[in-house]
Amino acid sequence: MVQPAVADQVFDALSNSTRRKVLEQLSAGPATVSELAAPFDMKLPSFVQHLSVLEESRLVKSKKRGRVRTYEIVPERFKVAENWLTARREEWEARLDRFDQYVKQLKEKE
Amino acid sequence: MVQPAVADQVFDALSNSTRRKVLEQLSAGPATVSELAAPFDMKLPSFVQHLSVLEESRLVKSKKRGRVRTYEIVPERFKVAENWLTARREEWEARLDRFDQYVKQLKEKE
DNA sequence: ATATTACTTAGGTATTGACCTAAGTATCGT
DNA sequence: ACGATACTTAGGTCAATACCTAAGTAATAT
Repeated sequence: MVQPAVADQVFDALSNSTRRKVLEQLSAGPATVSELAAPFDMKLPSFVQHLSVLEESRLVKSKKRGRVRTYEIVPERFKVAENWLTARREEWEARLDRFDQYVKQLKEKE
Repeated sequence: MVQPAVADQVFDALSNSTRRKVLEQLSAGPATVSELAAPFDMKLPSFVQHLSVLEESRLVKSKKRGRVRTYEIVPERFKVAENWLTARREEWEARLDRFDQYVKQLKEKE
């Protein structure tokens, strides 16, 4: 079971397209704030807010060395979202299977 | 490839915990507005807004018969989120594999 | 025919989210 | 030492979100 607060944070972080693009970049490997910000037409302080949201959700983590902050993906955290989606799929698939069984039985009775 | 606008809608719909709970209910089978609203301490017009967001994202669809509107899950739409997450996982796993190979090679050179 | 049910519509408020500018700090290169 | 770099902090605006109340419509039950 997923604690609700955690799923809230994770799905909230994923709900913004800028943040998802950052996660796409980071999936290719660690990167600094400037590197991550470069593709976006956005002022740095605005962009950095998105990085904060991502870090608070723990989908990413960062470390500062000198004046450079480097971000990287935290793979485990993605499971919160993956697990939630998988659980839903399993529920409705089980239900649809039961429905198929039911229809099959009806046909056999004819 | 996922069209960005679609992923925006889907992840946005998923970012709210009330809406995720509705999707959990609907995974167990179709339900009416009143049935879906019952567990929530929220006035109906507020709740119905969440249903609209879900329907606009096409994670669910609804049909009105008489005065009763019934909602159900649309399984395909969930793939937008699932695919996005899977794509990320594949990227970073490929990267980590390459890294493992690299480390292995280094050791062999000794 | 009328009351009840099951939403729906039309507003209004308060908080949050996503952006901005301006100015600050701490490191690094020369 | 000192300018450039790489963020960071401290504000401020505007639109969107998440809720609300009050009143409306249309279908069903009595």
